[in-house]
Amino acid sequence: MDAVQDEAAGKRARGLDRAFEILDFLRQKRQALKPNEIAAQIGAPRSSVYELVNLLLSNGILEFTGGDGRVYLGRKLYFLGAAYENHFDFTRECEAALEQLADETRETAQFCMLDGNRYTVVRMREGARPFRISTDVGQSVPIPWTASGRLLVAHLSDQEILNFIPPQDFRLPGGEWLDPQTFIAEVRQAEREGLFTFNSIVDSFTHCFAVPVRGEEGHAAATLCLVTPRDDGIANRDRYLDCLRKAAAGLEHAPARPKRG
Amino acid sequence: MDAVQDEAAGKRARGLDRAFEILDFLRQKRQALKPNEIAAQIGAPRSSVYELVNLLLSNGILEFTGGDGRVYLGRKLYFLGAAYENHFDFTRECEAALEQLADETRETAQFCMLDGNRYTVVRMREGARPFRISTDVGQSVPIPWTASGRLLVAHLSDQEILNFIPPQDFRLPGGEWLDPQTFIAEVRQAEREGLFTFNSIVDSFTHCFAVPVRGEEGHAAATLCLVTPRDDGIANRDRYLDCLRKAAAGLEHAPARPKRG
DNA sequence: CATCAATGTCCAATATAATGTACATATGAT
DNA sequence: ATCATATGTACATTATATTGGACATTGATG
Repeated sequence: MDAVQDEAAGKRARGLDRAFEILDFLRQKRQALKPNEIAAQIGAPRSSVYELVNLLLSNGILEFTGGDGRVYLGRKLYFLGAAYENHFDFTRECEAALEQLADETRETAQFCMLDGNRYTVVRMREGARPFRISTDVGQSVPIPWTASGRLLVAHLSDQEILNFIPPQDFRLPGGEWLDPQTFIAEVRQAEREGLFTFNSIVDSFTHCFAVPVRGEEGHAAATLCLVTPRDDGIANRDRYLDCLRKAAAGLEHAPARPKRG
Repeated sequence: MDAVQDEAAGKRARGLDRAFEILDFLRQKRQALKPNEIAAQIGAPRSSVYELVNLLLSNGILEFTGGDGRVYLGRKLYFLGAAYENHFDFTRECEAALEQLADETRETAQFCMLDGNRYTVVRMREGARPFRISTDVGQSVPIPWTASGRLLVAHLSDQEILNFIPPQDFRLPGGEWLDPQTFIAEVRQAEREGLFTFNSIVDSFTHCFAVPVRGEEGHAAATLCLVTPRDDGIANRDRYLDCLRKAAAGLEHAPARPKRG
C-alpha cells in the first residue's frame, strides 16, 4: 500500500512503517500467515520481517495462531481499538441508525469511513430481502469504486484529491480506467447535493445511495449508505434518500464526542 | 510499564517499543495528551516522542483531537482491533454469557483477560442493585489484586509466575505487600479447585468470584467473574458459582474459533 | 519588566536497526 | 540421489534512527 515511497531505490524502510504495513497486510488478508509468506507478499526483506514479527509478538501486537508458526493480529490491538471506540463513542448511535435504516427500507445499510487513503465499511446491517446483498466489513477498497468515496474526499481541493488517492485506484474492478476528472466532477456534484447515488461500478445489479455524516469540522467524517437492487433503488429513490438523511442527522456530531469530560 | 528494561542506564529504546509504550499510555490515561506531556509522564526524551508521534499521526495510528495539538489513539487502531475481534470471534458469546449471569444473579458480571502481564476487564455487565458495583473496563490492573489473576497465571510454573508479574505489582492499593509465596499458594489452590473467590483486596465491601474460561491449550484464556457485596456473595456462594460455571461452559473453546475456516 | 515553566523545532553525534548474505533444515519433485 | 523450494537462524555492514541539547516562542507570575 505504502510502497509508493520506493521512489529512491535502495532506501531502507523504517521499522515502524514496516510494522504497520505488516499489520495492515494481515488485516487485509484476514488470516494468519507465516513470517516468510508475509515477507514474500509485501516485498520486504525476510530478515527484516522476522525481526519485526518477533518484536510485535513480544509486545502482544501479534499472536501465534493457526499453528506452523503462523501469526495474526494480537489481543493488544483489540484493547487499543476498544479504547478508541470508547473515546469516540459512535458505536451505539451508529447501530441505532443502521437499525432504523434497515427497518424503514429493508435494504442493506452501511456505515463507512476512510481508512487512510481507501474506503472501508465499518458496520453493516443486512437487508431483509430473500437474497441479501452484503459486503465484507473491514476490507479496504479504492475510493473511486464507491458512492461514499465521492463524499468522503469532498472537503479536499481537486489537486489534493489527486494526491490523496493512489493512481492505480482509478482502475475499476473490470479493468477499465475511470478518468480522474470525471471522478472529481462527481465529487463536486456530490458536495453540492449532499448526496451521491449511482449504479454500482463494482457489480451489475446494485444501486448505491450515500449521504454524509458530518463531523465537527463540517466535512464528511463518515457516510451512511444503502445498497439495493437497481429496480428497487430507482423506484424508491426519494424515500430512501429521506431515510438516509434522517438517520445521518441523528448521527451528526456524535463521532467526535469523548466519553467523559 | 515496560520501564523495567531501564536496567542498563544510557541504553537507547527501540522506536517500535517506545511507540507502543505511547499507545498503551494513552489507553491507560483514556484521554488525549500533548506530545510534551507524554514525554514527561513516560520518562522518554522529548525529541524522540515528537518524532514518533508524528510518524504515528501520519499512519493514522494516532489522531489530533481535543485541540491544542493533543493526540489520542487513531482510527487505524480501531480497524485493526475490529479485525482481531472478528477473527477470534468471542464477542457474541461473551455478551450472551454476561447477559445470562446478570439475569440469574443480579450482580455485576465481568469477562476478564490478561493484557500483557497485567489484568483487564474486557467486558462488563452491571448488576441490578440500587447501588451498582462497577469497574472501569479496559484499565489494566496488577494481577495479584484480582481473583481472576489467580486463574489466569495458573498454567505457569512458580518461577515463571514470579518472572511474569512485575515485582511492584505485589504492592496492594493500600500500600501493604502481598507475599509472592502466598500468592502462588492461592494460584495453586485456584488451579486445583477451578475457581477462586475472596473478599476483594482493592476495597472493603466486595466479594469476588472467578472461574476460568479455558482456551484450546486447556488453560485459562479468560475468566468470568462476579463482583458482589460481601454479605450477598457469601450467602449465595454455591448458587453463584454454579451460574459462573454454567456460563463459562457455554464459552469454552469459543475464544479461539476463527470466523471462516 | 524579569523570570520561569511549558511547548515545539532543529540539528549533530553515535548507537543501532534494517538489510543482504550465508547457512541449516525439511519437503517434495524429478 | 539430486535438485529446487520453503522456511527459519545467524551475523557483519552501513545507513539511519534515537537522543541530548541548543534555540525560539508563549503565557503565567512575581
